[in-house]
Amino acid sequence: MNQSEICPRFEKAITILSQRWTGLIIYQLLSGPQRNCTIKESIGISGRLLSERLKDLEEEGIVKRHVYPETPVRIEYALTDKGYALEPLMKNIEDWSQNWLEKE
Amino acid sequence: MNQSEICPRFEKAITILSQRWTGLIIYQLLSGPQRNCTIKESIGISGRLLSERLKDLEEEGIVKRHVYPETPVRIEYALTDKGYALEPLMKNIEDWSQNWLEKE
DNA sequence: TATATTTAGTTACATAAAGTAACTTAGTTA
DNA sequence: TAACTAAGTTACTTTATGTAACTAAATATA
Repeated sequence: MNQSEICPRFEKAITILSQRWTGLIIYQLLSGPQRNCTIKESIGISGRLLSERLKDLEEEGIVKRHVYPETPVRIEYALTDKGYALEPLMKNIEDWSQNWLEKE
Repeated sequence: MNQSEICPRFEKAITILSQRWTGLIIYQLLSGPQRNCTIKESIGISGRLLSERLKDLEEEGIVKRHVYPETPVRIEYALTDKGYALEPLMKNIEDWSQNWLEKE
């Protein structure tokens, strides 16, 4: 086990991004702040995992949780600057998929 | 379950790329064709999963397996054009990680 | 000839992560 | 009071990953 010459920051980025659902959650939030239930419906993730991922992403500083004490209370998740900085990356994946993946 | 308005090609790309290890394997192969054992040592993946991932990536047309009938036989894995087309994305991840992740 | 080596890959089993569904909490409406 | 909704959590099943031992083929060594 020679163990990677690979840059630890790159490795960490890959670890975050290659966790199931995080990519889709971030992609979804690129279109603006959204509630738990909206994200859930749009990407088809379970409530359990969505809560887990949002908590992780919040800890990484990629997502921010906002509580609006209305009635009923509204909780929204939004990308931070760090999160929005992933937009070009998402655009890249989009482009690659258009160019190299089959229509169906 | 409203189930995604998300483009199926984008979703497929995310599925491929967010599988554990695939990002690191592709990144590693960007520096040129490599043997199974080289990849294994450089990213610290187990033999079982590396074989599985390389087989999947070959099926996706991202990686090509080359057998050189020397003595002993040499087997190398290389990115296809489709695979090399992921280079900008990897560069993007690298940039993001440099800009937004802590040094340690 | 028998033994050990190397590389690629597989098999078998233990552990960790993800999927599913029911439940809790808090506040709202019928 | 009863039913509803949104955000989370808990308990349990299924799938993916990690680990280590094993096979196969060809080579080198004793």
